[in-house]
Amino acid sequence: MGTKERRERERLEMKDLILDTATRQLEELGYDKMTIRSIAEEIEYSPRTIYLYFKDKDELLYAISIKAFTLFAKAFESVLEIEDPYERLMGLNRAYFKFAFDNPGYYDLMFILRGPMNSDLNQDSWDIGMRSHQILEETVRDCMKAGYFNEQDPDVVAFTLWSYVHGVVSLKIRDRMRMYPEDIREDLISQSIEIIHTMMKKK
Amino acid sequence: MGTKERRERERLEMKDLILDTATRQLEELGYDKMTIRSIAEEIEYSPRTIYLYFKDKDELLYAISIKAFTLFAKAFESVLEIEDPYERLMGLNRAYFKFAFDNPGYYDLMFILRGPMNSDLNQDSWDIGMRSHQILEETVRDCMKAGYFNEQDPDVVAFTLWSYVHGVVSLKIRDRMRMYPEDIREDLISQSIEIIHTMMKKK
DNA sequence: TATATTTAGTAAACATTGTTTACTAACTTA
DNA sequence: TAAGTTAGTAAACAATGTTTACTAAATATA
Repeated sequence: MGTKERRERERLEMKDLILDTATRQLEELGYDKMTIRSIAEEIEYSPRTIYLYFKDKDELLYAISIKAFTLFAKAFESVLEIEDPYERLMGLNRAYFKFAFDNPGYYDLMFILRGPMNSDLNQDSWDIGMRSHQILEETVRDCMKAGYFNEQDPDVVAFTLWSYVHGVVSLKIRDRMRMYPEDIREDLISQSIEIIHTMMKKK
Repeated sequence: MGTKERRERERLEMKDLILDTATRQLEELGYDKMTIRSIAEEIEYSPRTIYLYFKDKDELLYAISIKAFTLFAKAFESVLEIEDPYERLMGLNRAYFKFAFDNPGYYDLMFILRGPMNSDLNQDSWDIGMRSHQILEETVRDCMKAGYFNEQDPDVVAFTLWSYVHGVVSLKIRDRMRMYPEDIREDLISQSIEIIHTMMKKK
């Protein structure tokens, strides 16, 4: 009798339903409006039910951030097939921006919000994220072997690049670009990236 | 009879007391723990009293952010006395970091948090902030006249630099540098700034 | 000066949110 | 079929922003 198996499966399905609903609400309504009650309402269960599957809201957010970092890592991994180190670095750059602008809710959780990522209980997300960070550092190292970034510390260069892209993304996501007319913002970002490319290309 | 004047003065003093208390709590406890009730308790008035001086919590935050942008602008203005454009740009860089790390609560409000800066009611903060932004753009333009950043658009260069420093600051403030051992973080940031300097120095 | 009015202030309550307690009903197992 | 486990709920609690209804003090006015 597979009763136990079926129940286990049903439990996982319910957990997924909650997780998926929460994820979509995070993306569509933003962090503030994704509430336990709004999730419960959408799946047509009482708020209390959610606590039968996740210890508290934080644990739900940990689970979402693990999904987020996993998706992010996948995007980064897929860039690894680019042989040329400089082109690979540009690929990582593109992948980062695409991920951030396609999934601002995820990005918020991963790189901006105070709560979930600052808890020791969310070490898993950090572990997964670390892999992506290593990919960046490796690529920078490879660029260096190919003659770019003359005699800089690769880790410092990697951090510098990360800071820059994170800066652009978070200014955009948090709507701090109002001093630039709406219709030129996208262009401004593209041109800015161009400048960074130009700076880096110099061997 | 200066009754009216005295009452006006008392009213302003009370408003300042609330504002100062809120500001300190923002800086010392952070955004989340700065509550209407905690402010009320500290100044030994009922929570309701705060609403006699500020329409709601947002209006209190607007007032704080105006103070923040004013202080920030002052720091930027004081750099203007540096004649050499490149040195002036470095001065702005230093002033930005110093402001951010000395006043993380202010920085949060100004450049990271969603709420207060995104309201149309806080246009004053944007206006004051704009002045600092212009100083940056001017300085970049002056650097260009002096031969730096060959034929780039100065506004794009300014945005690029801002993105970078904002990236560093917000990764640090929001504790996203855990993958680097605690004791090297400060050094990493210094070295990263060095790299940016090196990149820019190239005429 | 005595009264009317404005103002500062408070207590208590409401709405929203995360969370818990106490209960019910259904399903599983022996 | 009876006992026990599990999924689920309603109601309540605590914290927070906010409002309503009231009090008392200060001020202005007759």
